[in-house]
Amino acid sequence: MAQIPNKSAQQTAQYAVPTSADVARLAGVSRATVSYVLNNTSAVRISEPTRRRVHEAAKELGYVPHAAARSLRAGHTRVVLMPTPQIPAGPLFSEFFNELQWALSRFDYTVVQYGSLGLTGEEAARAWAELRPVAVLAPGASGLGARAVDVLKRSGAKAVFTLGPQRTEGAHALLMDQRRIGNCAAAHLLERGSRRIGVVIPGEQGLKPFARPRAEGLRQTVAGYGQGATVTELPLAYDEESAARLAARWRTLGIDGVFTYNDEYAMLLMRALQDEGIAVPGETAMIGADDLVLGRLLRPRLSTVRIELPSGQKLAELVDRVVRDPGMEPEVHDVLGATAVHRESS
Amino acid sequence: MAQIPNKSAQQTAQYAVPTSADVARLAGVSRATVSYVLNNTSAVRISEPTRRRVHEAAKELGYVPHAAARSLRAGHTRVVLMPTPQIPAGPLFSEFFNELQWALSRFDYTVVQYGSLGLTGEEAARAWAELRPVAVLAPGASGLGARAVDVLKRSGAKAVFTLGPQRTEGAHALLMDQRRIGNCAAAHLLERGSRRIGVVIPGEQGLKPFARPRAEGLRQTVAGYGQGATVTELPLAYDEESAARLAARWRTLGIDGVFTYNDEYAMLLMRALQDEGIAVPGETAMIGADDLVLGRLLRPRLSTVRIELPSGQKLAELVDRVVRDPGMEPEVHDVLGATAVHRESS
DNA sequence: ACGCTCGCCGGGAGCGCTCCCACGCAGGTC
DNA sequence: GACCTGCGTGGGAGCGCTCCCGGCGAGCGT
Repeated sequence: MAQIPNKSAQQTAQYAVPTSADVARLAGVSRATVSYVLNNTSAVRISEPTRRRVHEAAKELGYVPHAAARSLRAGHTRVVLMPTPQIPAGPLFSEFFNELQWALSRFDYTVVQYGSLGLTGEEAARAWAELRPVAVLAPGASGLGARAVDVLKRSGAKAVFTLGPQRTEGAHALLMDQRRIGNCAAAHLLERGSRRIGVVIPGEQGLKPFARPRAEGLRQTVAGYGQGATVTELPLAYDEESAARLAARWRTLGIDGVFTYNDEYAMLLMRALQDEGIAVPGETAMIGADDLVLGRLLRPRLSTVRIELPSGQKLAELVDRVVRDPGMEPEVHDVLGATAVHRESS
Repeated sequence: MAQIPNKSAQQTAQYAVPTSADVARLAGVSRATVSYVLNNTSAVRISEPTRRRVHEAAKELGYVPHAAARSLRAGHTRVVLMPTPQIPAGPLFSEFFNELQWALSRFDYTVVQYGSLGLTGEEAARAWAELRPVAVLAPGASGLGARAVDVLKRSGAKAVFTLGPQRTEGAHALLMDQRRIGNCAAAHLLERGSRRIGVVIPGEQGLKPFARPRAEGLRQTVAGYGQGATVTELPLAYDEESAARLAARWRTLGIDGVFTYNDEYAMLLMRALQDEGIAVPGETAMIGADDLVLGRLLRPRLSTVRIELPSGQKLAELVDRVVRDPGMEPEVHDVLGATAVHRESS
């Protein structure tokens, strides 16, 4: 009697991953029938007993379809690729991202995050393209270039989006115009009487793509105001020593209002100023951004710019629309809302 | 003359993704040769002129290999799958994760993050298994069960790791025993004279898998100490009202030392206590965890438990070893280090 | 000069899956 | 009884890739 090796042998099952052919054999039907049953193909009607046999066989073998084979055959995938941003995401972006992921999964997309690991734009794009994603949502700070977009499109990506401070040619943009935040902070400070306005520029290199436009927006608004209002840039690393050094020369700067990039830098600077005996908001008004809980715990309570990101649902719909109609001209959607929240520090 | 449609037509290239056969045609060689050249196959020697022609053809067409086809043929992938934890990761974990990702990529693995989106353990595992990952690193809070591990192994995963507070049968564990943190905090508070010790239990449901063992560890150490030391659990939501309510009844609790789960909750509670006029550390000593920058900005400066995660390099080596030798008995590695950092709040 | 070796390249099969098409067998009509 | 309709099922091809194997031409020893 011929030896039939390692089929349905529980112990060695890990070495023989079951395929649809195995399921078919066990159920006594053809591979085609297995496919019809497991995919609930409506065009082909399969009798109820057969369905049950197939399902039971699949369960017994622990059959899981092979995504690669399926998408190879189909000629396309339902993968939406999101390169992981290299800056650790704050709670705001995390929540936005989770919502988006959930919404996309409602449209039957599979969201996959994938690190770029310091590759340059085009190399990273090539690595991403190997997965043949149907859509790519690239956080904009990753500096996706027009060439990279082209690589992705030629690999079959139907929709390429950037989400971040700047747009890229050929790609749709969910523009998060960080200048808005600077505008908003400046307007708030000016309105409350500041004229010599400081703006913190974080030392962390990864924050530059956000920090620069926030500062630029602040400049715009201050320049538009006229009446001798000025802007001073204040480089500041995220540590106590750097903050102490800045605070020590604070009075020489003559700054009466400061926008601190975000709430965390605000906390850092506020502590340093207070340690130096500088009154907030008495001598210097202060406003942060992101509306973190910690801002409300400071004394004085921190004024902040609240940032509103769009709903994941709306974005998922947009992505789906572009995937269905890839010929669309790239659109720019301005999705970042900013409102000043006045508390006590300004 | 026969019409040759859309080959090398730049405008329509997005509708005809180039394959290795296209490259071969353009370079005037066979598909096999293209494969040898692009993969630098050492067994087969290809002449330099041929190599150049192939590379040029690939570049001109914008050829990117099809990962699915490749892994289908190979029978395995180099994908390491990491389900995304549902709790937003702090800077500590973010950095650890980036390091791990980088280290794995040095071993030629591709790290992919993939959301489970609220599927139960076994359903999620089935979804993950479709990708045929060679290894899975599951953050432990996701409650991966033994069944789920089995599904993954039967789909060909050579290595399944949990990383988190508890282990799972059949899977290797990078045990991050959160009780250590509680042990450490308790020892610190006891040593500095606290006897009636409070432990904050965060209200956020997602934090439970971390909060419970931290509290339990604290209990252990306090119980071991004897001499009438007691533990009181203090439920606290991450908002000001909740903290104010707790602070209002603080003196009735008679607590002289508190472990706040982490630095953020510490900041929340410290503010509420100070607003209530309760002296820290005079009436109540306080210690947080995670050693965030913000702790150093509080007054008094916050004592904290510094958490040390293992180096990504070591873990990548471990993962690689298990992949190479899948027959290994599941190992449990205790990878979480905790040391108390004394500042001013205790 | 003949045969043998060796370097370089092409043919072809098959990974797991889906879907077009063909086939067989009921039950009904002429 | 021959034919048709239609439902349920199986055969088979091919998605893009890699790698075994076989072939061909050039160089060299005898």
